[in-house]
Amino acid sequence: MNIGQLAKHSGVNAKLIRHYESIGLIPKASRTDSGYRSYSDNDIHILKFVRRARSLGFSMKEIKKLIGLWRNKSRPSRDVKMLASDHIKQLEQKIAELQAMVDSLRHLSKNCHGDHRPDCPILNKLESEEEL
Amino acid sequence: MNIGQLAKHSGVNAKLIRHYESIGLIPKASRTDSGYRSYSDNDIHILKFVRRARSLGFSMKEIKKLIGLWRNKSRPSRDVKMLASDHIKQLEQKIAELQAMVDSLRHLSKNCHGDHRPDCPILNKLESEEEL
DNA sequence: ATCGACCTTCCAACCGCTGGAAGGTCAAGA
DNA sequence: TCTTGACCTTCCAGCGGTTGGAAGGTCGAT
Repeated sequence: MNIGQLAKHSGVNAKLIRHYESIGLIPKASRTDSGYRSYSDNDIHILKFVRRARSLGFSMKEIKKLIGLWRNKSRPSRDVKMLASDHIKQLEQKIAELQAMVDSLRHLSKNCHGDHRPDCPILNKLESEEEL
Repeated sequence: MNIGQLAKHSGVNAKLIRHYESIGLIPKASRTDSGYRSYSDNDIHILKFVRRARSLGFSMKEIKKLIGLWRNKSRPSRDVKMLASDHIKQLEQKIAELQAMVDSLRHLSKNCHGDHRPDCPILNKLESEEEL
């Protein structure tokens, strides 16, 4: 299977597959005589795994670890669970930061008339000496 | 005032101030005979504005617009409010994405024993043919 | 004169892609 | 057989928003 076929079947862009190979996320593909990358059905499996892990927000570094755990059939499930719960913490941290921004902005926005008049508490606050 | 002083007073790194200048976010500083950048108190004001806007998650592009609105004393507050509410929408969109990841992961994690045994629903799910 | 703290520019890396350019390969149709 | 067009290859650059370092100039105090 060529890289285009793999892309279709895995749902991962051909360009991205090459990129994943270049950063060592997936093993180097074997080549045909003319230099084309050659893949098997198992590679579809691996790329789908990567795609799902990405869609859960795991970083490349974390996915490398996940693939390692996946390949090691005798890993303790504890290792996977800890990786996952670390990741959940990171996500929740990020959510909290974004939520704080939303809350501040909503507060500022609420008091802004939003009409033709120039007075605007949002800019006033950004301009003020107080911290947010 | 040199760039280091400005950095101290504004809370924005000297390196970052140069960067902001290079991308046109802030105006080019005047120079001393020896080529050092020279600033006034007003520049502290501008950089604090930028810092506060960044802390609310506005992008560089949005901040450029905000500075434009800020400088134009007769802008309608509507323009500012719309920029802010667009931004709030983007933030909430992002929060929803992250929250969906957390929810999925919590669900998977809940069923994972997290002990010495290798069986792990998290990896099973990433490996499976179903979508998340 | 020398030292250290400042300043300058330029170049590179982080992350996770995405795009383009320039060129080689392959299979199908005229 | 020749040409077309769809594929493949590598390399290089850019997005956003910093951060770091190297190599060199300048300033003020000792």
